[in-house]
Amino acid sequence: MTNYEIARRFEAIADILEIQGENVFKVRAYRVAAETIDDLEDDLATIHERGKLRELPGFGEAIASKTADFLATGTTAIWERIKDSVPVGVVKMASVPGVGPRTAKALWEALEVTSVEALEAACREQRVRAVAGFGAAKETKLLEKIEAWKRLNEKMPRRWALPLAEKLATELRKVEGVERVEIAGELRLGRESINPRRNHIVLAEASTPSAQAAIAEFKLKNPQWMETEMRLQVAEGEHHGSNITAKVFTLRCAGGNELVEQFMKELNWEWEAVPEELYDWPDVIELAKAGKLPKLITEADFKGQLHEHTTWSDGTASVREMAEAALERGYAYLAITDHSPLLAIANGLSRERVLAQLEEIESLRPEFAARGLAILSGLEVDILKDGTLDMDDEVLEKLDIVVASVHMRYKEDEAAMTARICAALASPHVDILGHPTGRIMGQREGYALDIDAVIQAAAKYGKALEINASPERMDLCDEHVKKAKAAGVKIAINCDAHSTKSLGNLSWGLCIARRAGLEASDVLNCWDLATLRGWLG
DNA sequence: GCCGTTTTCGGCCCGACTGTTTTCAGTCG
Repeated sequence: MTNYEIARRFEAIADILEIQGENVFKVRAYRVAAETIDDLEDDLATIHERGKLRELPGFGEAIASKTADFLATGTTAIWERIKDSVPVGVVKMASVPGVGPRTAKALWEALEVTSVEALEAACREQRVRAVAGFGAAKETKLLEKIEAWKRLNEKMPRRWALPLAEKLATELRKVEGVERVEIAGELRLGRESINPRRNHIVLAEASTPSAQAAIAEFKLKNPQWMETEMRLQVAEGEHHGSNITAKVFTLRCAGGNELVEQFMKELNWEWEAVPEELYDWPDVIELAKAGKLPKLITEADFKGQLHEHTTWSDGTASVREMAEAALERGYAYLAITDHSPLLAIANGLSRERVLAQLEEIESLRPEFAARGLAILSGLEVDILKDGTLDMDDEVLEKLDIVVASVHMRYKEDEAAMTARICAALASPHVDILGHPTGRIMGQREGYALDIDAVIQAAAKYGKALEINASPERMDLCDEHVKKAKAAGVKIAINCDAHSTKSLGNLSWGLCIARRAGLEASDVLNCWDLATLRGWLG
């Protein structure tokens, strides 16, 4: 089993134990193990061979032994024992934000509902309010939560779809004689979420008849890919030694044959020069003909990252470890922006701890400067209910960079939330608005917000908006970024890394930036250090 | 189930909100 699969399996164990009412700390232990695995740079198999499983954070005797079982046999005793004890649909019910394990278990037992759909029907038929501990108000709320969840899951978030397609691609690459495998369709266009009912093609290319036969056999032997959580299909490409075939498939899948024909007719073969992320632009053909396509930003343009956490708050790596990781990635600068005090659950920094961290950063600076990395001091400061900041001006004044974000009280109405965020942007200390809409892909809609007003405020005060590149956020979306660019607002693309590994999550933000037509000059962290410092003031 | 010990048990990031069981459990960030 892969790291990803084992992590998901530990999460599944946690989900089931939680519904069974198992000790919350035991449940957390499994979740911590899954998080640790997700943060690993190395394969668990390799770590196991070196006998180092026990050294991983959150890996005790039991978790290490279960991990070894998964690696050796693909399963372990506890999984075999509990996997069928709670219906998959009940686990799904518990995962709907606002439902939770207790509610799911209670309603499963009282009403025998075993799917989100059945729960929804029970709410509509007013059967939930009759259950002990529930009432009419709770039933109405529950229905609202389910409806929100359904809206969020009409499309499958990229963060879930891409790993599935990549897994299929990995398996295809192992097929004898296959020369090239490409992920096509909506994923290839960089869309933040995809229609799971549409066919998502993974293209496998092979020139020899025997290899083509092997691909056909793979398809026959692996029907599970074709109709699981999303429809993945394998298409055999003709072998032309170019990427034309892959692009045609990309278009066919996401844009339909009409778009292919239009591209071919209007742009002849020059349409190869059109970046795939721009295929969804209605005026892409006109722009291409006029030679006015943007020179899209690439990963190579990045010179640093500006929103990172460490063990000072809720990160898993120290300032030094994060700086080392940034150097390895070839960055020229890295900003350390831990949480502010009000975010207690994330171990937010009091003013004294901010100053203490600043001392640590200053002590590390000479060594890293000599090696080519500037460490910027900063803070991800919470925007309070009234738009003021969760740290006093005297401290903020000392920092190189301030990211301001909303983490709590996000259920305010649109006018209040817009005023709150615009007030924060007016603060002279704030440089970047972090994850501007607060959405979590597939789980939470963003706060009620007048994004145009926020963009105008950012333009007025000369502040940047963030594309938060963590896969679960992908916040802002491409349409909003396009509007921001049109208004002359600068963008920061930030990994919001809580570990050295998540410093490598840039691609999730990059596809948004490219779909929005951003060029390197639009993005703060593509500037050289001197230019950035000049802008930060 | 993990962890760190005053080394084998007792604590495990915590504060706010919500509905209702009206005194606290469930859920969230």
